[in-house]
Amino acid sequence: MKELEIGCTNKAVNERYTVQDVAKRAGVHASTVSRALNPATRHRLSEEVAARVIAAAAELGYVPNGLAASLRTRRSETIGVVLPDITNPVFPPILQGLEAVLAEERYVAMVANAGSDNDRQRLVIERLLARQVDGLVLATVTRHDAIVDQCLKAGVPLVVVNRSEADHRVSSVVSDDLRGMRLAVDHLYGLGHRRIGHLGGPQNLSTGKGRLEGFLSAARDHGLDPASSDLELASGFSREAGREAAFRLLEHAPDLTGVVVANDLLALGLYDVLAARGLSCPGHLSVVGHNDMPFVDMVSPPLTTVRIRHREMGEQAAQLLLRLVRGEAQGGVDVVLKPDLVVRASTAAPR
Amino acid sequence: MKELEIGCTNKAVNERYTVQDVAKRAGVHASTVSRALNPATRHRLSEEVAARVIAAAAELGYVPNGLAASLRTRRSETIGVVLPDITNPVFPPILQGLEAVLAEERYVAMVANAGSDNDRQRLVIERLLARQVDGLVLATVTRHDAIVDQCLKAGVPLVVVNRSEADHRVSSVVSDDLRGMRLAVDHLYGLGHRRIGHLGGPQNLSTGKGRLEGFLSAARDHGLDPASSDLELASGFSREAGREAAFRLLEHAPDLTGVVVANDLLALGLYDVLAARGLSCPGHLSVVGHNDMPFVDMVSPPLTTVRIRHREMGEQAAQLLLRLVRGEAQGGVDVVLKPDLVVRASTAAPR
DNA sequence: CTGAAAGCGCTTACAG
DNA sequence: CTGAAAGCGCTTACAG
Repeated sequence: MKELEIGCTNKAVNERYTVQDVAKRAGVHASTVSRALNPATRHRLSEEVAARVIAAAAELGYVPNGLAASLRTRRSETIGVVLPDITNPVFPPILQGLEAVLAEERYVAMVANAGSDNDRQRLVIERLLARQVDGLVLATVTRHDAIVDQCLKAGVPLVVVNRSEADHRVSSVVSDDLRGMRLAVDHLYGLGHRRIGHLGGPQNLSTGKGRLEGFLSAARDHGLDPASSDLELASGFSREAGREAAFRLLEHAPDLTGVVVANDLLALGLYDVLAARGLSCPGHLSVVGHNDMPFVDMVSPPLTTVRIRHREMGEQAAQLLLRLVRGEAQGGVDVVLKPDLVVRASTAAPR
Repeated sequence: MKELEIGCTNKAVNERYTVQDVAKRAGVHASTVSRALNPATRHRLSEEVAARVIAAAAELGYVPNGLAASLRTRRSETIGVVLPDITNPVFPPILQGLEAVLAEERYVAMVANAGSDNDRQRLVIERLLARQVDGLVLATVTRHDAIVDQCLKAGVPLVVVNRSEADHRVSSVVSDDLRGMRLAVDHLYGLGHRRIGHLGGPQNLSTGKGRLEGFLSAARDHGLDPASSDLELASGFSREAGREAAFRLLEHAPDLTGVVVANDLLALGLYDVLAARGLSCPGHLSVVGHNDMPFVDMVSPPLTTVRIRHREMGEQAAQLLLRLVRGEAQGGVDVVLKPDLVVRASTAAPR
C-alpha cells in the first residue's frame, strides 16, 4: 500500500530504471551492464553479451544516473562558468565557444551570473564546487583577486577568460590589448589626428589597465604626449559609466579630435554624451571602440572598433581547461589572441 | 608508497574533507554532522553539539559533496535550461531572471545551447536528465514539439518560456503577442498609415504565428484588409532571414508606408535592405519592431518597438518551475505578460 | 538528543 | 569473459 502511494506521487523517479533493471532484463550482472554500456570497456565482453545488454537498455529507455557515476569515478564532467554579467554582449559568444568545445567532450556547463561583488562570487563558486565541478572558468577576475587564491589553494583546475590577473598564476585566454590599442591609435593618427584622448576602463581589471598602457605606448611612439586631461577612466565597463567618464573627458579636453575608448559599451556612453551636447561623430569627434560587440555595426554612426574573437576565446578556454582537468597540461599558460581593426563610420579626418 | 603517489597527483580530491572527517574532529557520529549542518534538522541537536560540529566544519573548510547528497535525497537542486541561441539578445535577460530566482532557492542552472536541430536538442536534454536535473526550462519549443511529448512522458517538471506549444499541455511564460501587435498597428494607424504590411516570423513558432494573427486581427479592426502581398514570413528569427524576407516584401508591396515586424532582429534585417536600396526610415517607410532587445535604442534610426519584459519572463518561469518541482502546483499554467509600446524614431506620419 | 545501519546507483579492482 | 563485493559521501528512518 505504501509502495503504491510512492508510485503515484513521484512517477518520474519511479520510471527511472537502474543498472539492476537492465541487468535483470539481459540476464547478466550489474557490473556487466556497466561494462557493456561504456564504450571503453565494452571490448572486454563477448559481442553477444554486449549486444544483449545494449538492447535491453534501449528497450527500457535506460538513462544512467550520472550523479551516481560521478560519485564513484570522482569526475562530474561538469564545468562551472562564472560571469560578471550575462547581459554584457561580449559574454554570450564566449559562452557559445566554451559550450561548443565542452559539448564535444560530453561536458556540461553550469553557468552562474555572479555580478561584481566578491562575496557573492565566493558564494557562487562554493556552490559550484559543492556540486563537484571538475574545473572552473572565471570571467570575473580582477588584477589582484583573492578568489583566485582560494581556487588555487583548493586545487581546482582553473582558467580565466577575457581578463587575466596580474601575477599570471593561472592559465588565461585574453586578447592582445597592446596591439588592439596600437591599431586604434595608428588609425586615428593616419587620418591626421594629433589630439587624441583615451576613455579608459577600471584599472583593477587587466583589460582596463592593459588598454590604457597600450594607448599611452602607441601615442608616445607617434611623438604624441597625451596630457593627463586627455585621459578619463570609467568606474566600470558599462554604458552608464561611459557616460559619466565621457562627460568629464569632454569638459576637461574640449579640443580633442579623436578618442580611443577601452570598450564598446563605454563608446556608446560617449555617443550618448555627444548626442546630448549636439556634437556630431565623426564630424566633431572621431571615436574608436574596443570589442566589436554585436550590433555596433548598426548604431549611428556605425562604430569603428577593435574586433576581439570572443567565440574563439571561449573555445580556447575550454580546451585549456579540459587539458588541465585531464592532467595533460599545467597551469600558467597564457593564450593571447590577435585582434583586428574594423573601420566603420565613426572615424574620419579631424575637423 | 602508493598512497603517497595518489596524494601527489590529485591534491584537490585529497584535501576534500567528508562528513567522517568533521565527525572525527567534533567527536560525534557522521549522522550528527549531517543534522548539525542542515538548518532544518539542527534544532534536534543540543546547542552545544551543533555548535561544536559547525566549528569543526568551519575549521576544516568542509564543503559537503552535493552529488552524494543528491544521490541520497533524489533532489539535485539543479535545473536544466535549453536555449536555441544564447547570442540572440533576448535570452541573456531571460537567463538573468531565471538565475536570480533559482539562486535564491539555492538552485543552480545548467545551461545548454541546443540550436534549432531536434536531434541535437534531444541529445542535450538526455544529458541534462542523466545529470538528474530536477526540472527543465525550454526556450526552444515549436508549436508541435515531439520533445515536449518525451519530457512529459518522462515525467520531468517542465516549463516553456518565450514560446508556447499549440496544445498548452505545459506551463509557459510568454508575452501577449496579440496585444503587442495591436499596440504596433494602432500606433501606425494613429500616425495616418493605411498601407501597413507585416514582416512575420516562422509559423511553426508560437511567436511567429501569434504575431501574424495579432497583426491581421488589429488590421481588420481598423477596416484595413492587408493583401497577401503585404505579408512576408521569414524562415527564422535572425537578421539574415529578415533581410531575405524584407527584400521580398519590398518587391511585392512597394507602396507600403509602414511595416510591423515580428521581431527586432528581423527589423534590423529590414533596415539593411532599406539602406541597400537607399530608402530612408521613417521617411519612406515606418518600422515597428518587437522585443525591445538591448541596443535597439542605439541603432539608426532608434527603433520603435514592442517591449517585452524578458527578465520578468525568466523570473516567472523559475517560480513556476520550482513550484512544479516541489509538487506545490500542477502544469498547464500559462503566464502571459503585458507588453508596452516604446516609441522611438523609426515611425512617423506617412510620406 | 545521538548513534549505528542501510542504501541512493553507479564503477572497478579482485577473483575465477 | 563475467560475477560478487566494496565503496564513492551523503541522509534518514530506526532504535534507544
